[in-house]
Amino acid sequence: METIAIGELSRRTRCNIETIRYYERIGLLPMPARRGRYRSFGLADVARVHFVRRARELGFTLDEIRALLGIATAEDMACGDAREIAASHLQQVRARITDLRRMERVLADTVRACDAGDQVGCPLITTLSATAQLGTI
Amino acid sequence: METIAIGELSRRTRCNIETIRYYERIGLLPMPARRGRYRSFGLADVARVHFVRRARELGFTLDEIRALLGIATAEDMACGDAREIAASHLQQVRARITDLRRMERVLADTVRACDAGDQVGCPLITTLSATAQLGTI
DNA sequence: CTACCGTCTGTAGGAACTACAGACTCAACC
DNA sequence: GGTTGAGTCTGTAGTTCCTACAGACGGTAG
Repeated sequence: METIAIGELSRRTRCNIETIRYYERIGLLPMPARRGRYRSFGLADVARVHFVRRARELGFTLDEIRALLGIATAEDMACGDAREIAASHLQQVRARITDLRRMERVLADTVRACDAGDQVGCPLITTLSATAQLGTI
Repeated sequence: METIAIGELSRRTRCNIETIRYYERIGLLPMPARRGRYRSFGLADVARVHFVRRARELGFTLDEIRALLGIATAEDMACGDAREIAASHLQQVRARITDLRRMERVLADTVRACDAGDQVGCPLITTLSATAQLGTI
């Protein structure tokens, strides 16, 4: 079977070499075989790194990914558990979007005020100096 | 004029004591006067910490806030510069929202597939194992 | 006098990488 | 055979924005 070096794994997965070694260090990837001093990877490693990177793109934390990997490779794949992780993560993503939309509104209003230029003083500085808490806006 | 201790400053600004000291350490807050060994703050410090916290709530980085503080306290307040910082930050916020919405869509679809339960295997694991990059979805 | 709270300094940790330094290995080329 | 160059190795330190101690000191109330 084909074995590849870390550089090739990095190229195929678009994952930084240092990041791959980091994933190994924290136990997300199994310790690979060695050819001499060099790490020697197989196709399963390519798939696993792809999996991790895709999950990261979806914003899963490394701890969540660790759990997902456990589920993915378990004999009796606990799909319900995976659903739970995804659903809880989805909630967090939605909360974050709500946050960011609030920020966006305030920022956009402020920049608009800047462009209108009919205020005394700088609208942004005024916003940041205002007594009102953002939470109450 | 009134002077307050760090605990009172923390209470008034809802900013952690340790965080206040941290802001001082990195130069976001001026080194305060001391009464004996204890820091002694004035109303300007209250306003400044409020400013920083509000800017953080809007997602500005501490470096951006440093610049904004410079502008806010300059003689000839460079409002245009502040507008630039805000506009550029607004762009980043919007980009982040776009990212998160993509994540949300994939996650929501996957959880829905889980609930439908008409797939072979776990939809989440399948999604993460798929060859397609998220960027291409 | 002794509790007790507040404050002090300095350092370490967390998340998820990234970026070196300095040493080694391996294949190719002359 | 020598040497270049690319790849890899380990180990450590930096990034951002805090947060959490440990261990010592200050000021006040009972």
